[in-house]
Amino acid sequence: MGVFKKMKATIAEVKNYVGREVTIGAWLANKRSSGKIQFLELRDGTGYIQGVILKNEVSEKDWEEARELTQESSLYVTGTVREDKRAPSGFELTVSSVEPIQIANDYPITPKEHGVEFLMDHRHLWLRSSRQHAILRIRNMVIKATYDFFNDHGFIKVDPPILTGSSAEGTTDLFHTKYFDRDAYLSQSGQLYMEAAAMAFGKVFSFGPAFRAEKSKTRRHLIEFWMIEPEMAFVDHEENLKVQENYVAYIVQEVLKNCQPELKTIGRDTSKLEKIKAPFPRITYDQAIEFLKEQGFDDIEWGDDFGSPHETAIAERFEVPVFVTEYPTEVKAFYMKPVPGREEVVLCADLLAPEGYGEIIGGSQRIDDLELMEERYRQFHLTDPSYEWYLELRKYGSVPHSGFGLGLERAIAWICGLEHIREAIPFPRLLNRIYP
RNA sequence: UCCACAGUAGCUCAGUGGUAGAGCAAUCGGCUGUUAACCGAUCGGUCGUAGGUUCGAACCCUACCUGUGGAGCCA
Repeated sequence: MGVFKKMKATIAEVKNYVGREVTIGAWLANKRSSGKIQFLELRDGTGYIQGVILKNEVSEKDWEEARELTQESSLYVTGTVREDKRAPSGFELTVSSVEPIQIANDYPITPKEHGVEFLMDHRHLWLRSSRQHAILRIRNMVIKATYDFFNDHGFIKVDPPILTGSSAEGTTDLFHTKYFDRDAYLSQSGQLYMEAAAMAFGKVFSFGPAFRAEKSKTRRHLIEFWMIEPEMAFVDHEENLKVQENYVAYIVQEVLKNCQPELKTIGRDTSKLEKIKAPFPRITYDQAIEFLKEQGFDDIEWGDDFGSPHETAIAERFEVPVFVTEYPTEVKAFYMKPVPGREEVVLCADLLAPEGYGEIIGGSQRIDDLELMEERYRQFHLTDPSYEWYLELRKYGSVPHSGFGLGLERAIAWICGLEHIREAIPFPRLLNRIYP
């Protein structure tokens, strides 16, 4: 064995070392054996490769050590890289020696099907499986594309606080905690702080966790999820929609460009993603109500917010995400700017993803008029002094401004075509689940 | 919070009133091209919990617990 020809490599790199001997640190994903030949299915986090070990070409010690390897045992494996048409990746390793690091006993996740509860109880191990691995690599690409997009468009990242003294919107249930001897809450949105940041920096975005103590248990809900919240000074409702559609189209195209192996692993129909290009269609709330009535929904009237079945019916008309704009003022947040001359609706939009994935973005132009904001404070009983600073943003150099929030995991669930949002985050927090 | 469905071997499930089953995993053996390999053998159980009906309950009834996914609410 030529010691100076041997070098460490990852599985992703082996294509550069054809005909050469490399050492790979890996886990044993599966093993098949046949008397005098063993096939070691190896993974190292960068990919999968099959190691082939022949009894009469290695020492008795190496052969026996390979035989003793169990599923998820860790090892250093040394061998010669070889191109092989029979291998899914096109490359195989002819193993010359194995060096077990640790022999795993009774790995719970076997190469057969498992139920949801069992897999969720073993999420810390489930992450190793090829499907979860692929999804979380796509998640990473969406995150990278997000940073790239906003940095390339003149935004700077500003981090809002996670511990807050009060609710941002007052609509959903907050997680309560203590702040020494005072009350505090986990942030459900950084938006109000991002408005302050926009008045300082112009165009800003945040990317961080949000917490909602809602007793929601559906495939679209997480208790803890990650949200991207851009906020832009001197940007109106219409310009806001343009940023949103360009951003969403960009992350989809980046995933298509850089994650083909992962999309193949999870079996995503990429033809549906290839259609995702800006601009996206827009329909007003008024038009949506009319459409729903035509479709036979008699459980909705002008002024009601849409339920899940309504959103699905609207989104199903389109193959790309659709903006639903100008919702009734009554059903939306207090800070949204009314449509001039039509105070009963606001300059807002929800972006509904196709294929039934629901709302992935909510955004609006914000109220910039001090008197109107004071009126809203009275209407919504925002008497808590912890809201005072927000009012001051309208007092000192108020400008038209807009922003939106994108739910990272919902976007990933849609891009990956997942049955359930819980696969879109490494360690999902769900109703009744905070383990592992 | 409400509605629906489910809980039997480590895992996935079958068993609908009469002796607790299969596949996979694990363990042992066989096989030089396997791809969730295959073949043979072995191992494996407080049938979610408590009560009730019955000569007899995994199975029927009641309550509770746990899980699942749908509503509401939201991203």
